[in-house]
Amino acid sequence: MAYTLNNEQLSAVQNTEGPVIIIAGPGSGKTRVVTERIAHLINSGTSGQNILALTFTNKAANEMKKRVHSITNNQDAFSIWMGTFHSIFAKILRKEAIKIGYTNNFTIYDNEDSIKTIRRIIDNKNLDKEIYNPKYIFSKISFLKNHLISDTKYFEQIDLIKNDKINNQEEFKNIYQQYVKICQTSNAMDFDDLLIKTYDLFKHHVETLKKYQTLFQYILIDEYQDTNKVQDAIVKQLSKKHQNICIVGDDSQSIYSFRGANINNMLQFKNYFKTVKEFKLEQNYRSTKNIVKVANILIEKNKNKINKRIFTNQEEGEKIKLFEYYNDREEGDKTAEKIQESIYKNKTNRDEYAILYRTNSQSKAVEDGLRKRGISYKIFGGLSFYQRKEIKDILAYLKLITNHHDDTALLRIINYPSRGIGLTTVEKLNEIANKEQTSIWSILNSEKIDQLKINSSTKNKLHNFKNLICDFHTKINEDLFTTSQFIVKKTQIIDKLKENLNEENINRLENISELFNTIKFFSIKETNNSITDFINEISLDENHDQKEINNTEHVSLMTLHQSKGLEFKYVYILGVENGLFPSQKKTKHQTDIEEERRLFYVGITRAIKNVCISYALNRFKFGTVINSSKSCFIEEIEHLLNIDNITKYNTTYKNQSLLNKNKHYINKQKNKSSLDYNPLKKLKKISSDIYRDKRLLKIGQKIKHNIFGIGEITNIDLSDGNEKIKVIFQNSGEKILLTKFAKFEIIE
DNA sequence: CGGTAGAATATTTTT
DNA sequence: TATTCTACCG
Repeated sequence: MAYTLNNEQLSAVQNTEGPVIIIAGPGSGKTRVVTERIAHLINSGTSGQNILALTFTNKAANEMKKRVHSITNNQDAFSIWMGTFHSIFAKILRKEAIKIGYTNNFTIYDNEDSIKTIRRIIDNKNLDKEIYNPKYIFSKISFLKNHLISDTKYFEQIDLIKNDKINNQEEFKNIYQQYVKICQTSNAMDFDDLLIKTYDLFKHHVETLKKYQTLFQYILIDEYQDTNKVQDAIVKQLSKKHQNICIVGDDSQSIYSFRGANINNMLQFKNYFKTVKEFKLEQNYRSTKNIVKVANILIEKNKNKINKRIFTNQEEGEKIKLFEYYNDREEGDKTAEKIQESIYKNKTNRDEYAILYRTNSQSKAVEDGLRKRGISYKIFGGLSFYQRKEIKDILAYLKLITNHHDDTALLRIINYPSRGIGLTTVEKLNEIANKEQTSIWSILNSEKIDQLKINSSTKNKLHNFKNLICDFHTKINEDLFTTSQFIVKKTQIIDKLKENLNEENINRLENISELFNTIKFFSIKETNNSITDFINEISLDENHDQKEINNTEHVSLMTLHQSKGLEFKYVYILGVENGLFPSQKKTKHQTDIEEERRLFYVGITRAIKNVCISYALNRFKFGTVINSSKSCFIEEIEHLLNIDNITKYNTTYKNQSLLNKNKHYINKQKNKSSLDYNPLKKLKKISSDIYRDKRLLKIGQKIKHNIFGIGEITNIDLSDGNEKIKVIFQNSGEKILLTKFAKFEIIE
């Protein structure tokens, strides 16, 4: 990226006043333009706190802050309001919570929390879960919220209600209303609430809106093609005063309509603001001519788009390759083999390879192949660290002591670890809280509890639970690490897991250790390290694993969605089959097909040097094999691809097909008997600190940490009772680790 | 109330 | 196949 800015890029950087739209094709140096633009503002004397920059991930925001800082050499870069819509608005909402009937320690519900809440409502109403599928109800509510149709508004939508009647879902409106109410009494917001509550706040509190309108002199929003209606509305609220608003995006890369994203926000920007300056970044600095050609031909099939033509001055490069495989296993295996060969032949690093797929579940087959060959890899996404059961359990304690009314947290732990409060009791509590329209905690604290038909021993247990939480609450202002340790000790969560050291529990214990490590880091690193701050950060921090690992060399595995904004030298796109990609559910409507095509476009344009596309003729789904065929998208570009391998492969495959079936079976048996490696447990198995003898540590000792790699101990600190070691890692620099929790092994 | 075994169900994509 | 739910027994 050592090129200087081209004219169009330069104009995009320097035109800071008034509404600006930057249409930035893939690889067009967009990130650089955005960064330079912000740096330019800072250099021209704008104070960081007067700039609002909304990005698509928090990771991108942090990197950008650092870059702006290094360009400007101005500490002000760190005071820019930069982050995702959700995290910035959460920050604002915590400040202004009182105005909208919340307190500033409100809880943020993730999707699992929301669905659990909805399931509870459906249970309470004794509705048929076949008709009222909690997941479906949740996505419907989410859709409505993102389109600014509140529960009260919904009651006025005659056609929607009529529709529910036809579908035998008359109760939906009441579920929606109840869900909103429970979130309120629980002092909790789901992801969508973070947006709509902000919108409502600004709508109903003019003085607050004015405050932020004045504060944000310059507003910049990246990936505007993936904003939804609420986000668009808030942006319009905020930019009204100064109108220094710059939106950046590429309509051809809009891939999030399932969560309400609407390309039209971008397409209609020019109609809303009258004097919009438009810049088109059409030169691609990333990919070869061959890649750009295929991408262009593909996206041309889409009707709804802004006209532009991406071009590149990079080398011609190789043709994109197409492979056909017998089944998904073979696809995974051969892909791993190809990567191994390529690493050897081209002398490249593993981190220059990415394997992309449509659904998370597809990672398994490739993982097997990579593992077999000892190629280290890293799966992005999937089940995030903070979504694991054992982690959520502990976090639920932290949530509950800061916000007693968080019913979801309470229900999660009222009987975990089991303390004799069973389902029947919980149901009774739930029922009365529901009837009184209040939180369960309020019930526990009122005389209502005496009216319940619960025997005295259970009542006593409830009483003890209440006291336990109150006891924890008194520690709320102490150090976060101390508090959480106290909780774990008092509840005996760890002790109980240790009683039965099976593989699963060992894994849980390791994850809990990892959590404590994070907590310790957090309380050392952050100045305001209250429980609320911690919860806030992790609730919106999508991927814990992904940040820490960036120094180890590994092949990246991720969904096509997650690959947005990234680039790799070599990209492998797997499972390009009808029914999978485009997804079965997206083949009906033209707009859906177009979005899937954009997703393919995103995948292809991640590559710098080459892309390999593959599909399999048979694929495992729900444990059974189903036939599949190559995607209709391939047909659109097939004349540009290198298909040499297809015909060659087909002749051998027929003879092998029977053999493969047997092989598959044998492999399966083998895997079962040998120490089974569960991909979900990933890298966590490298060492088990529960058994490690820590007395052997001394300065100069070499250790191997499962995240930071190999390093040498340079200091040992016993001052506060917890042994801390300072380690200089070869690749990750200096780290302070708590021996009690860090996962590493002693080497040599 | 707690634990477990066998049955049912799920695969789009994510802040 | 892998995870979650349900029914039943102690």
